[in-house]
Amino acid sequence: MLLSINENGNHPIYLQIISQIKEQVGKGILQPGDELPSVREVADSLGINMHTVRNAYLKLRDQGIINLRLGRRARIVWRQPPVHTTDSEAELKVRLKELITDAFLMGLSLDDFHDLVNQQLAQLKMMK
Amino acid sequence: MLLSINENGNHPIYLQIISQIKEQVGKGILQPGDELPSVREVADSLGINMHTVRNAYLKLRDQGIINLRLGRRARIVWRQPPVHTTDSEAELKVRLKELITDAFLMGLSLDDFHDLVNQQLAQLKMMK
Amino acid sequence: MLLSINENGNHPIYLQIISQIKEQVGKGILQPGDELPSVREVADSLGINMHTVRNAYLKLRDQGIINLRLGRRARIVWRQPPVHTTDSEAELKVRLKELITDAFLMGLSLDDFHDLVNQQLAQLKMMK
Amino acid sequence: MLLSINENGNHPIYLQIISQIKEQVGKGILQPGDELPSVREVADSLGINMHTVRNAYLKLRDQGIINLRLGRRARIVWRQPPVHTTDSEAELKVRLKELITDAFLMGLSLDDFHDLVNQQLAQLKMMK
DNA sequence: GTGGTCTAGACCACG
DNA sequence: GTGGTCTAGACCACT
Repeated sequence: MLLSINENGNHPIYLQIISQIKEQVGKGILQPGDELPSVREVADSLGINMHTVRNAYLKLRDQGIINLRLGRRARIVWRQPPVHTTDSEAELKVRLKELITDAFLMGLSLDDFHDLVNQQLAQLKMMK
Repeated sequence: MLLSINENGNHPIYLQIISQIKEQVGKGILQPGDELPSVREVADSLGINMHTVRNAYLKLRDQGIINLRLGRRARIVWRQPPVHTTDSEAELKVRLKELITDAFLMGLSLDDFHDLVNQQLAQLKMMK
Repeated sequence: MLLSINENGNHPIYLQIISQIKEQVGKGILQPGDELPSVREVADSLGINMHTVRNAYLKLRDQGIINLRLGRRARIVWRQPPVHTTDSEAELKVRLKELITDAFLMGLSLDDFHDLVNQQLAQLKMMK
Repeated sequence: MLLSINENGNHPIYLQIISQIKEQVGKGILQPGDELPSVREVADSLGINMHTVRNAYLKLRDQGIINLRLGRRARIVWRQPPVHTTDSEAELKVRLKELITDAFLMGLSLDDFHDLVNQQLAQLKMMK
């Protein structure tokens, strides 16, 4: 279980933890049933506050990624529920639209952006 | 110049204004040199505070999208492809990676995601 | 008499006019007794407001650079009064200190800065 | 951490804070990683408004000098020589040219100006 | 009438 | 307790 936080940049720490764990689940590095390190362990190893880690774990539970039980370590849930509500899909579209807009305003061409997408997709496929 | 705000969402108002203006610039609805409505006008028409609008305008200026001059209205800047630093490209990649991960965890397949991208790209091309 | 304004950037227009005229006086392009174009002419040629030009001329008069008489064109004063008050020298030092600090924070070395200074000084000497 | 504001001058308070912090970073009094006092602390100690201090901190963040994170104190960024864009160098040259012109119009000679520069440079070198 | 600065006070998100 | 967002109202500098 490898986690790191970027001191520079504006992303809140708890969001960085969330996206890293989600990424590892997406890539298959973390499999259903796998144990996550304890809140305290993560906090110590990253030199951050325990509340911050706990917050991240709570959010992951709310998103149906992990399972939290009192006194036991967090575990990746067995059945990844394909939530896929119309709400979450709409939000995804908004984020994608903003991403594309920003890419264009940065001077990237359509092809540049497509390349970027394929590059990231390839990276994920390889891991699987 | 059309702007709207979504009271329910969690997105701060100033971010909504920013992405809407950026989207219109990206689509070519707003052209270089075009005047934006004054902060007071936007504030009145949306029923929000002047400073909230000003905050959005300030961020747009810092991102090199618009030009703010004391006593004049805000204008879309002339030189379009400005920045494209390695920093901003790295940030773009991170956002894209998170987006793809979230899409997968929602149950979308590779093809589903590709479709979504093409759909959004097509929408932008049509406007141009 | 050549003037131009930089639409991008944050410097107020009247300050741009002031510094350009002062620069031309400093370089000797504008000599004592020389006529300046009328407020209206400058405003028309630059596509800006008359008040803006008038404001610049007033400030130049207050700094003892030009001479304003009702119904007559502005003229460069004959005797450049070497004001050189302790106040203005203190302000100069502050501006210089800030300039050097900014240069350092941008990554320029001591030598880089010295080069920059010599470069600008040489440019002024040549004109004389 | 020592800050002071000059009520009489025309410089906005937030600009005074900015240049003082930048100066201390330049001199090495503030080192990368160092914590800055919270906006509330600075505001209280200077008898000014929180938002004024915040404004200064925001500008410093945008200039890549400090790091702002929700819930944490501001810190001096680690990577020091960051930007140095052609834009910012051009702006530096303009400011230097104006400074030199003003010095000449005040009656300072070339040597006087050179002395002034060396004097300021020496002051900075000594601190390092 | 425009944006720029400052004050003031509130509530929220993060650590 | 920290920074982030929003509201509100005032005065100033610039066009």
